[in-house]
Amino acid sequence: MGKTVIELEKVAQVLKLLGDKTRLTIMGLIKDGECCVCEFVEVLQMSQPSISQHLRKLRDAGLVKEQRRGQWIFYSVNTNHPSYLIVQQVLEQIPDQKEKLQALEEAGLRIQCDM
Amino acid sequence: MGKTVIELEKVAQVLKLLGDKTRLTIMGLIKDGECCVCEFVEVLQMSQPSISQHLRKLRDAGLVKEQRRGQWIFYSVNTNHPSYLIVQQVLEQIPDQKEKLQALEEAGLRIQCDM
DNA sequence: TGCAAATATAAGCATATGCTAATATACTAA
DNA sequence: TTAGTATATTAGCATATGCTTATATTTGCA
Repeated sequence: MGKTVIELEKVAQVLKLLGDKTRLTIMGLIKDGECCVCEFVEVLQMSQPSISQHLRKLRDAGLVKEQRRGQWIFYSVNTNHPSYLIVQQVLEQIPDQKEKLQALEEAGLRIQCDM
Repeated sequence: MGKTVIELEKVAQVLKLLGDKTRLTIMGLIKDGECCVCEFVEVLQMSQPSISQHLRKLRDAGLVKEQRRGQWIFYSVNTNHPSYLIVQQVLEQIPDQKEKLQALEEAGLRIQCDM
């Protein structure tokens, strides 16, 4: 697969979105999995509307996908995004967020949905 | 060389700085070289104070180095920055800015300083 | 049907950001 | 020393951003 150069302006837009502690953590949490909104709220200890607004920005830019399953909406990284390579490289550089999800699981707060 | 994981907050700060069209272009222009302020002004077609303010942010964060030579101050990428790897990977993904500098050179506007 | 849980949206507000205009500083050369 | 060039800094202003509070929407379940 050849290297694709992406318009500078598009890259700047993606970096701007990732350049926020909350959104970068969200992306780290779903680096290789998915989470629903209430899990983000629990892990990040932020209000639900605030999380929803960050998710909307990420979704509007196409960086994440959403999928409703029952009463929950699960978010995951959109690996088809033109700038996914950059996203991936960035997420390689930040501390692993898995332990935060494990803590959730141990507290019995991880959402399991089999629908 | 082992992989170093950098604090998420620090990474977010760097991405925020790169998440601006002007600053990203500046970084692209000095990806493998150096430029002085008047060259940025010419290439980006922006006011000198505006460029200076962007350069200050990049310098305050340690992403660029400055070196005075005569009446000019030359800026270059600080390859020793903790997040330099990320910076480098990002700059790989944007269109090459060299041609803009070549155009400057052909117009006789490139600064040559032998001090 | 009716209520509770999960999520989204909108309005309002405080702070951050990026630009311009004006001015200050540093260096060069006559 | 004086003028000119390059750069930095400051103040002011308009817009963008992120949060809170309040409310709407969707789904599950009794």
